[in-house]
Amino acid sequence: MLRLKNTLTRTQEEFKPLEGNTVRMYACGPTVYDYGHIGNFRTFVSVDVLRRYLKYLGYQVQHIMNITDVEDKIIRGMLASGKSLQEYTEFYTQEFLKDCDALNIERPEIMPYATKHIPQMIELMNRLGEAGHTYQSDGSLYYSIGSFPGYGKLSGLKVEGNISGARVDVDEYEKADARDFVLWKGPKEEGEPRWPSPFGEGRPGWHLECSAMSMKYLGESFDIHCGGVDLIFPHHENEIAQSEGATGKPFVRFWVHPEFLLVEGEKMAKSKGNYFTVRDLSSKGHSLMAIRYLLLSVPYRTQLNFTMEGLRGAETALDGLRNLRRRVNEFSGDSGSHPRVQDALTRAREGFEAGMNDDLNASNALAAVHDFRRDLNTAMDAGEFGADDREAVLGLVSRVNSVLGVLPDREDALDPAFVAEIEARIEDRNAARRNRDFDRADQIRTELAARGISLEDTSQGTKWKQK
RNA sequence: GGCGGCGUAGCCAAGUGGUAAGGCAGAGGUCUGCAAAACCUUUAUCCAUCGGUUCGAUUCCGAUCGCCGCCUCCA
Repeated sequence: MLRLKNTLTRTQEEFKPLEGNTVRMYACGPTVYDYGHIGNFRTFVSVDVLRRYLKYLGYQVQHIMNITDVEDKIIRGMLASGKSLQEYTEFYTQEFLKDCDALNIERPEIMPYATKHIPQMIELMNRLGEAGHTYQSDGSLYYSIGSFPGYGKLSGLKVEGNISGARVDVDEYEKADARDFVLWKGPKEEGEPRWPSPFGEGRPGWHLECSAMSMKYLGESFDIHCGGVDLIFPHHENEIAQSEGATGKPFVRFWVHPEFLLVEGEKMAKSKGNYFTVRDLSSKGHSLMAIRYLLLSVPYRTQLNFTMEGLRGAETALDGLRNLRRRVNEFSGDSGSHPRVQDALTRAREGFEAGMNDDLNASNALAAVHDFRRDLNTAMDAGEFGADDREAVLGLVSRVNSVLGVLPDREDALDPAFVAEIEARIEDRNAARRNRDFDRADQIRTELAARGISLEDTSQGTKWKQK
């Protein structure tokens, strides 16, 4: 039974879809003006683990993630680059998707673009207007938060009281109340993208797209809405005001907010030089799967302190899991199963699920996985392992990996000529070993290591793998 | 000024009112020609500090110090 913490109620609640067996979830996607950094991807990996675990539990998942392709920073970048809006945003969208693929993040069912949903946004603004939530001023349309009594319920911010000391941005727009937010921005400069609307030419405010697109694809009430903690206020608060203000119905059942990633104990920032992208780390030789492992290894609602030592640790831990799967996969003994293995399987499955069911506590789920690794290696060392165990273990590993996504679906297929060459070298080395010419043997091993091939001499002969 | 979160071994961290998961690193060992892989043993008398509640607190309450976040675009 999955229990999820809900930002709205501040408690952990049992999760069940509102309707049938399908989970309808929306996640705030990227604003495509630059490459994403690993902090961004911690959130996307967390959401990915959630969607994968929902599928593990047998739910159908309808997962929508928007692409914000019009926004102030985008416009600035676009104007500076001399490219069209479409050209500029499509580039970063594709780069974002490459990083997602690199981190084994599954594609959501639908990834709608903001600029393709202007009609839905206009319709939503019309509904909000009819309900008395909007006003026009200086060519823009605003939402009057005073008209929505529930404003502040998600963030817990009291609208009164916290304004005095805060740096309230009066903005370049004319608002009746400093806390009101813009739905539709009238153009300010030449060259800005703009669309016609009943409120004049302009472009959508950031909050509007998520309400319009989530309701288009998921309906007026749906199950889960995800996004980084920094989106709670004002973005998600405003989405609630927009959606519930228009429909009068509860917008979202569960609000799920992954916490920030810190780098060496500090917030990641370009100015501090502690700003990593997926491609930076990958080009320095770090394993992509280890990055994913590290990002998901800590419960999503606690801050994760990213360190290079931690990343190296993730690489080693993951190697151990991968070695186990290889070892089990290569097992070719007699049929049969052993109680020790069956016990380990049960404990592993129960431990993994207990961890995940507890608000996706990946630390505890992974602890069960590592216990399993040790139990299995021990059983195999003791020869208490049969072909039936092999099937059962590979089945569980595959199930668990369908959630974690940290092991490649299968080891990369290598060029047969390359394989033949490696095997010839290994035969040379073994000939040298038989002659007790260990200098020669070690020389070949070193040479292969330099080519990324590591060797293991086992009772069944020499095994090799590519790092 | 208003909110909220966190502070557990060298590092990443889980956790509970009854005495500290897991991973990485370190040390010793088994195995090996040597390695590798794997396994075994070991590594926090103690969970920021100081008080309080309690038979008993790392876990509850209060204070202090430190860190992070939101209140403004932001994963």
